[in-house]
Amino acid sequence: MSKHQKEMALLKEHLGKHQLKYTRQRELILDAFLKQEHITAEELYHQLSRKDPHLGLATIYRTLNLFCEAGLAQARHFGTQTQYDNVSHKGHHDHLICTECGKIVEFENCDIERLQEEVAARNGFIIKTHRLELYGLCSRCQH
Amino acid sequence: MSKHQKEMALLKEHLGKHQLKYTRQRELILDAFLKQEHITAEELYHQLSRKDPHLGLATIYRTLNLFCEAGLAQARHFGTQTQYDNVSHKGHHDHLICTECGKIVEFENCDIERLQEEVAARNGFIIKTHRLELYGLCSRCQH
DNA sequence: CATCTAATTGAAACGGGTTATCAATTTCAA
DNA sequence: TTGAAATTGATAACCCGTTTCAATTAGATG
Ligand SMILES: [Mn+2]
Ligand SMILES: [Mn+2]
Ligand SMILES: [Zn+2]
Ligand SMILES: [Zn+2]
Repeated sequence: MSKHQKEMALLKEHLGKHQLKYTRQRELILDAFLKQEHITAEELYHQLSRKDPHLGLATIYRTLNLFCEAGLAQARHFGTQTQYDNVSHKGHHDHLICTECGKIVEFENCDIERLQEEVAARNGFIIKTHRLELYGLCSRCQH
Repeated sequence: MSKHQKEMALLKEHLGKHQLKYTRQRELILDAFLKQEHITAEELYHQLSRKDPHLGLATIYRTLNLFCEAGLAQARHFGTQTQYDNVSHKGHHDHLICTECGKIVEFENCDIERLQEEVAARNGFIIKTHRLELYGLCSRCQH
């Protein structure tokens, strides 16, 4: 049995519901995507160019967007670059980002989430989504 | 005496330190910019096109960047658009944004800030900056 | 298995928002 | 007043994706 059994099932379910097809490229991109927690389209393109030199960058973007619609991925805009977050095995979380080495740490903090709701309520807002990103230096980059 | 006395002084101080010049365009853009809390480059361009039809969009962008360097403004990337925040009279704050009507509410919450520091410390990070944006519906847009 | 149609692909053109280039103009110190 | 350096507006270039389109492929059907 291959790894990524669950994710592949999720993807195929989405494909079935929308009359979409399971292609060689989508399989290739899914395998590579699931090997990491966060990756950019460019980086995935470079990784896959070795295995299939004819794969187009547009196909990477289209497929990552497909993964987002299927609930496998989420696009995260950190600083200037867009990272695709491999989310099928995670709940909601926010990020710590090292501006020196690019290290990304995920965290969940219910106290912060609760305070956000309080702030919103106090101002008459109903929150649909939020962004919380902490930028700084990881322990290795502080020296 | 004109309004914006303090901001003009701040700008002139920055100009002096960097061998930059006080031009008619910079005065015009400063006056318009200080009349609002948040504004996009495009909107400022439209507002000023009436007063001076020859003013170029590039000059707006250059001048807003100058204001950021002088500490008068801060670029904020909300959703897809960039708002320039008139910050000379404000301390640090985060934002609530209505995705329906574009309303922006500023807030400060020390409890959230403290929890952010705790999260960072627990992961060995030192925070340099952060982004916290709450997107949702304002009270008027909930119906 | 052969056929057929709709989905998919790769290459290249296009898009929005911002920055770089450059000749002409303006500021301001001497 | 003069002159060097900064600034301006018009326009091209840029970056990061998305769209277009003709050729290919998936996969349902007979
Ligand atoms: Mn993540
Ligand atoms: Mn603000
Ligand atoms: Zn680091
Ligand atoms: Zn609203």
